[in-house]
Amino acid sequence: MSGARRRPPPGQPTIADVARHAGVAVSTVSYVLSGKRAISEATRARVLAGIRALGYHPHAGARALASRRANVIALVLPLRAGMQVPVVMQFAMAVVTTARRFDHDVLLVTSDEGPAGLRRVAATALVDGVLVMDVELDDPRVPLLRELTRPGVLIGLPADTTGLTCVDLDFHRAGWACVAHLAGLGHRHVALLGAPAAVYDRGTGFAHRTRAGVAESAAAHGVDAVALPCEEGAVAVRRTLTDLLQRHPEVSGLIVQNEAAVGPVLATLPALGRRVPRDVSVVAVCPDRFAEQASPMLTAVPVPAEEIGTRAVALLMGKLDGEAVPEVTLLPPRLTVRDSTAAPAPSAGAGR
Amino acid sequence: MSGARRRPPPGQPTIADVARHAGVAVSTVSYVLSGKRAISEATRARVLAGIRALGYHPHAGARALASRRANVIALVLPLRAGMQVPVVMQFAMAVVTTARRFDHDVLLVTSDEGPAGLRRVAATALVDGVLVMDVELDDPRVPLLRELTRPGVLIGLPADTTGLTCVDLDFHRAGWACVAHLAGLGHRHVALLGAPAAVYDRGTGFAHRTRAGVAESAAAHGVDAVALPCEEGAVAVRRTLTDLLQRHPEVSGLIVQNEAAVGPVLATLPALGRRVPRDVSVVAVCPDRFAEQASPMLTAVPVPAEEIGTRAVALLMGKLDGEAVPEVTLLPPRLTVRDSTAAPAPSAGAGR
DNA sequence: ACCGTTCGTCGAAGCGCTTCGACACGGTCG
DNA sequence: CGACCGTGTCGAAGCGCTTCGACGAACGGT
Repeated sequence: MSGARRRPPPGQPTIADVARHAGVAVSTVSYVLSGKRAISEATRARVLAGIRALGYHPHAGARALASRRANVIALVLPLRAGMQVPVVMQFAMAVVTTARRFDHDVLLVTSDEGPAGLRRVAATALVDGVLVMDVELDDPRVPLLRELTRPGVLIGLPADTTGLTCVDLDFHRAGWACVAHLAGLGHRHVALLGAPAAVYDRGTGFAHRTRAGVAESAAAHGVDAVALPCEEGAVAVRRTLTDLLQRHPEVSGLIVQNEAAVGPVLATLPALGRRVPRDVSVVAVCPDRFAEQASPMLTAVPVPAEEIGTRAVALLMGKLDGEAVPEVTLLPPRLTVRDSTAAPAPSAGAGR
Repeated sequence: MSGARRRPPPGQPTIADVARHAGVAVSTVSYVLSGKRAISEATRARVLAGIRALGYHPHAGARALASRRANVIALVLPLRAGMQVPVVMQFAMAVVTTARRFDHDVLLVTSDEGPAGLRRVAATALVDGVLVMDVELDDPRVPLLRELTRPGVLIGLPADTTGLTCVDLDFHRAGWACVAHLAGLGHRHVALLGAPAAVYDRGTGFAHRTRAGVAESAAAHGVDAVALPCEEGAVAVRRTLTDLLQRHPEVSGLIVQNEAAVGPVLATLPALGRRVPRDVSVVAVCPDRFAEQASPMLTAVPVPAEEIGTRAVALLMGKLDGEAVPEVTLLPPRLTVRDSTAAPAPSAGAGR
């Protein structure tokens, strides 16, 4: 009876099919694919021909099992209130693109599951390494990351970075640079319009670092600085701004670190009788695209989302290859002057 | 000499470790985990205890290899110019969350690689199924999807849907509803401010369907309608809008289908001497969040990104389980009236 | 003419899991 | 009281790939 065991209808061709087609051993095909051993040009050609003829693609699961490498990395992003969605998206895209260049794919993990999701993908060997975004100063994922056996890279800076690998824009210096620029133009009273309060409250690093940079720079430059959070939405921005200018009419320089607020701020200022940059100078910390699309075009410190994403992946790949990588990589900010900043009008309330 | 073969330091515990710890066969552990065969309560308890004690997590690759199921789906998003980033993000998040509920993970695939990326992840069995976003009327990924052996679901509608599974908001009826609402208020001249020209040019379904719905509804309601694309950025919006109102000063109803333009439109109209909703009524097609944050709050047909994402995943899971699913699922639009629409001022140039 | 290399290839042993068939138990039923 | 059945468990055969050790052939040095 059943001479042949259940012989499944030939689905995808396997490496064995390729080997047969080329008249070589399975291992030879494998070596052609991986290049880990020398193979004669003739054989290689025959194997490659077979691969093409059969439309062969190695089975990812089998490969992962045998090689103990999934060639997949996890991108963990929390998606919390007040996040700057377009920036995050830019990160994500840069990460995927770069990962592909290293022949890796990207698994998207959110933190609904909390840190558990991170643990799961790492423990099941679904991924080889982990990229964590939107890191808070005291992030619950950080200790977990330390105990994991798989390498990880953070985009953002937690309070304690020992034993970790982090990449980010140097927001401290970014804040500093904004104030320095305004101070250089002659402004003596500036304000930082930051992220929504929730972002500060949960201790998100970049917000705090920028604020600190602004404060220190202001002190160093002999400038008055006030900082206040700013919620999303046209209404909220108008309220915040109105309040600010009422309480501090002398403010002539505004630093905006909140993508969602940039547009409304520029729309609201004229309505409040302040022209940009004539009465109020505005400098933003946001992706370049935003700064260029605004009207007037904004003097800004761009957030190089793309470069940060690329660097993060490169660092992770380094760690996967067992290289030693620096604990903290801080990209230097570079301020681009556009049309939204100028010397304060002498008549303005700023005069000493 | 080498009595024991290279015995690797016990990394992650395997199913064999669990079996040993519980004093049962490997297969028994497997059945406890999958529930595919009856296991006595006593044995199940011992196995689960072992799993917990050892901190066991099944190896994803091994599982995928043996079961021919990766428990991963691909989310393919092109990330093209003019895309509405926040909506896309909402989709993505809904997809990930829902997929997790079905015990699946999500692989993020962009289309830098073109359709090739799709083919790769499907052919390598990295994923069991595919979710394709931002579908164009004549999308190169569609034929590929048809020939793939793995099931797929489209978010959006191509020109020919035979043999596919698609989910989307019924943009045709959405456009219709916007005009109907404005017509009902008494407006006789409306304009559709749409997506950037690039979006129409590449034949993105939702843009065309909305435009068609607007046109047909206008005809049916005896209303004049003009439609024009709108680029991103405050400057572009102002230019487009100024042009429009100059050429068609009688327009008293505006339909905006462009997230990026909503803010600038509301900011620009007053500057052009048109108050909302007094002189011009505005109805948007955008996520609810946007409509609510605007000032005034916008009458809008929300894009139910979350529900579409959820539905898409559910459909895909159905297909994976071999169920028959409908070819096209079109969610009915529901227009929410807020503060941006009103009857046209009798004095306005709208008079018949 | 012989030995040591290097090169190219092969066979086989896993990687950790699922699943199929087999089988040892008590019951049930005729 | 034996044939029969359902329940719970086990062993073994893969799933498709990587990698290690072995080995024949070709080659150079002496």
